Amino acid sequence: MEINYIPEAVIRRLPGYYRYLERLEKAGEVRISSAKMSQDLGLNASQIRRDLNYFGGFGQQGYGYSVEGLKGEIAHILGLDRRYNAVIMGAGNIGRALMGYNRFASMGFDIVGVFDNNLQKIDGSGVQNVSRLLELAEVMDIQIGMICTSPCSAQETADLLVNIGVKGIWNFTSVSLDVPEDIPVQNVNLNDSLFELCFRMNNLNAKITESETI
Amino acid sequence: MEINYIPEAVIRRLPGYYRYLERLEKAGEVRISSAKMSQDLGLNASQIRRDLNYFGGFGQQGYGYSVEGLKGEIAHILGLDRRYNAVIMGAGNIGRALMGYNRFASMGFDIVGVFDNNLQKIDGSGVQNVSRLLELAEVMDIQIGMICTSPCSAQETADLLVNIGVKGIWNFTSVSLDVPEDIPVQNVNLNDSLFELCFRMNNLNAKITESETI
DNA sequence: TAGATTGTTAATCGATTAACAATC
DNA sequence: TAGATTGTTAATCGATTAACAATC
Repeated sequence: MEINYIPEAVIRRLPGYYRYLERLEKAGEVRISSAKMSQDLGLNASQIRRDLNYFGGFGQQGYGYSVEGLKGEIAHILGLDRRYNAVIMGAGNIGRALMGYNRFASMGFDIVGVFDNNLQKIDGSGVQNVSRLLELAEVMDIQIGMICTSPCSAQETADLLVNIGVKGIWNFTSVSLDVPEDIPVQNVNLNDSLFELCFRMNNLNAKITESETI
Repeated sequence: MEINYIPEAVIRRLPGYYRYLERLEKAGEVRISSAKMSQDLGLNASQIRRDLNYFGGFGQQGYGYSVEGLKGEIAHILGLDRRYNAVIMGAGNIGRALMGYNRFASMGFDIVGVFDNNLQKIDGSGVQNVSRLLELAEVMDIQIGMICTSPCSAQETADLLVNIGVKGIWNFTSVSLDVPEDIPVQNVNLNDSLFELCFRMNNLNAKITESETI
């Protein structure tokens, strides 16, 4: 028996590995070494091997990793070898962008409904009144809720999603949501991302500077 | 003289501090202690004080920090005390969502153009042909390029933005852009974010598990 | 002054990397 | 077998936290 904790830093790198392996597979590559991955991804080769070994020994000494095999393993680790039903909450700018994104289905995510509380947005485009979410939830298992509402509706929307039994929340508002701890919330904060860009634009020379020591 | 390197982890927390202080200020709070910030933000109080002290001694012993003063300092650190001209490249789902976001201006970002190479998207909505970017760049200093194109146009769009002299790139494609090292690229990878959510949905009990030691 | 809270040091914790034995 | 490359250990590096002297 040993402790099998996955470091946060490793979790954040997993999608990148997956994306890279998909690209290799499309390019027809059959095998890949940690040294080549290191070059292409800009990560240390030891780190890559160590990351993968948190989940299992997927490689073969003297050979490397099978592209197809490793991609499959990572898909399984991420849970991408199954399908998810998802609802989009809020049909504003972001909600409609997600609605229009036509690659969700091929990645395993079925958008089974888009809801808003603003009657003006409930036109012919398939957006429904939020009050109809309960009906849908009765006939369909909804695993993911994507929150794209205004900040002031974010928490009540999260509560509603928890009530209908979603297993995870993708949160595009900057509100820090209060949900049971067994329901992961993945935050996408575009403002924060833009601010971080600004910081880097303004502090290029600040990595090493002189400063007075009193 | 001392080395004044800002850790990546600190940089990532800065926008969160800023957002928090804005909220406090709106709520009419005048002073704030690291202990209260710790509670509200779920960060260690020592860490908060240490983070802020990379940039200066903004607090006062026995008192704490002035909400207005600290917010101003962080705004300055992030470069939010000035304005930026930005262009949106690509009028697909994400590009149009950014176009419709009406809070950029109040945060200091003026969207001075939206460009696409698909003539169908150049309708009455203000989207221009990408060939007209050069004209605009001649009469206007464009600091930020937001890339929302298809993956296959991402690198050439980045090259174009570098040519017209942008100082930073906000990249919504999953393409790893090759640009001069003095131009920061901030990546927003929504697929990666969704995959990370999936991982957490599927590995809630995996933090500590039994595993065979051979 | 007494109480409160910062700024900063030292200790701890976690993540990265180099090195190499294991092995395909 | 010889060469290549993994899996894993030990060393290093960086980030977090506890503790407390400084000081408002």
